[in-house]
Amino acid sequence: MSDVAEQLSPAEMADRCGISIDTLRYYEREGLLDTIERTAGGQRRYSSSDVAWVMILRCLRTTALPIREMKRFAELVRQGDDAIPERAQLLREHRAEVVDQIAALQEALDTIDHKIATYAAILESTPVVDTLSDTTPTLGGKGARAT
Amino acid sequence: MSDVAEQLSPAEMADRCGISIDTLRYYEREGLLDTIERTAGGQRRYSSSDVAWVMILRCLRTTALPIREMKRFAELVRQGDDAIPERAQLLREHRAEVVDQIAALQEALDTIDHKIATYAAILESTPVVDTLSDTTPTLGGKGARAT
DNA sequence: CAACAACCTGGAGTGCACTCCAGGTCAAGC
DNA sequence: GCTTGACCTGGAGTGCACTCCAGGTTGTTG
Repeated sequence: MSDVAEQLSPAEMADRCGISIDTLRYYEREGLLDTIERTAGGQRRYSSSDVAWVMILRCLRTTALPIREMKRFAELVRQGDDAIPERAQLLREHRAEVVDQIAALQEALDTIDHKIATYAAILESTPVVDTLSDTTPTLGGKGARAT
Repeated sequence: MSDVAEQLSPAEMADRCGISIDTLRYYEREGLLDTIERTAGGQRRYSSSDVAWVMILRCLRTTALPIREMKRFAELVRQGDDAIPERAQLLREHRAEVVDQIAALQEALDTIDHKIATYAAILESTPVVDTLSDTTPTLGGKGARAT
């Protein structure tokens, strides 16, 4: 009884996770990954549960959780199921930050869209002519030009 | 005929824009801000159009446009209305990236929510007991524990 | 079993976006 | 007019998250 499930070389792992080999080693050094299996010769062999875990890390990094916090999360995981309440707490706090990030981006997107629309309007109203100008009245500036 | 509109000191400007004085000076050095008015003694006085412009910069930074790109945008603004098509183009490209960012965050948020829900389920099903464990079947790992 | 790619380690280097500092100048209130 | 806090400049320093390197070992392929 064996068939020890898929073992991935560093290159395969990197490829599978969309993360560089160097970053993988860096995460390991930082204590974000638990001890990775090795071949007799000392080369790493990643398991599919390693893949799953790195995917979680990637999700957290995508959402700008600092490495320091990910380390804390990793430690809580190492502590086993007793630490689940703390892990849940950490994720709930982070979740709130992600929601804020999305809101901030959405707001910025609206601003950008507005600006694009303004440019479009200018380009439409003065297709060839180049004498007229300006978009926002940039209150205060006198030599106001479109930004 | 004057009433030269509001002039802000560096501290007021920083406060108004939600950006530090140092960052404001840094942006100026980097060519993101056009020459700022000065008092006879050489101290900066920001106009409300400076505020408007810095708000745009802030919006772009919020959405992770690199300083280098903001510099390019600032240059296009300096070139006047002839450069509006290029400015619009730059913004459209950036807009697409912002949309991608939002999508990525949204996806990550779903993952986080899923994880939180899993933890909640564990905590609910085993309120005091600590013998049962695990969440995801972490395929492959044998000593699988909840992550 | 030779050759060559992939991997190993510890440590140094990079790029980005600020942020801070020293040593001096300016300006507003008393 | 003097004090005190805000401001000036050029340049150095910081924190973060990687990323690269040298010099050596492993593992696979013909």
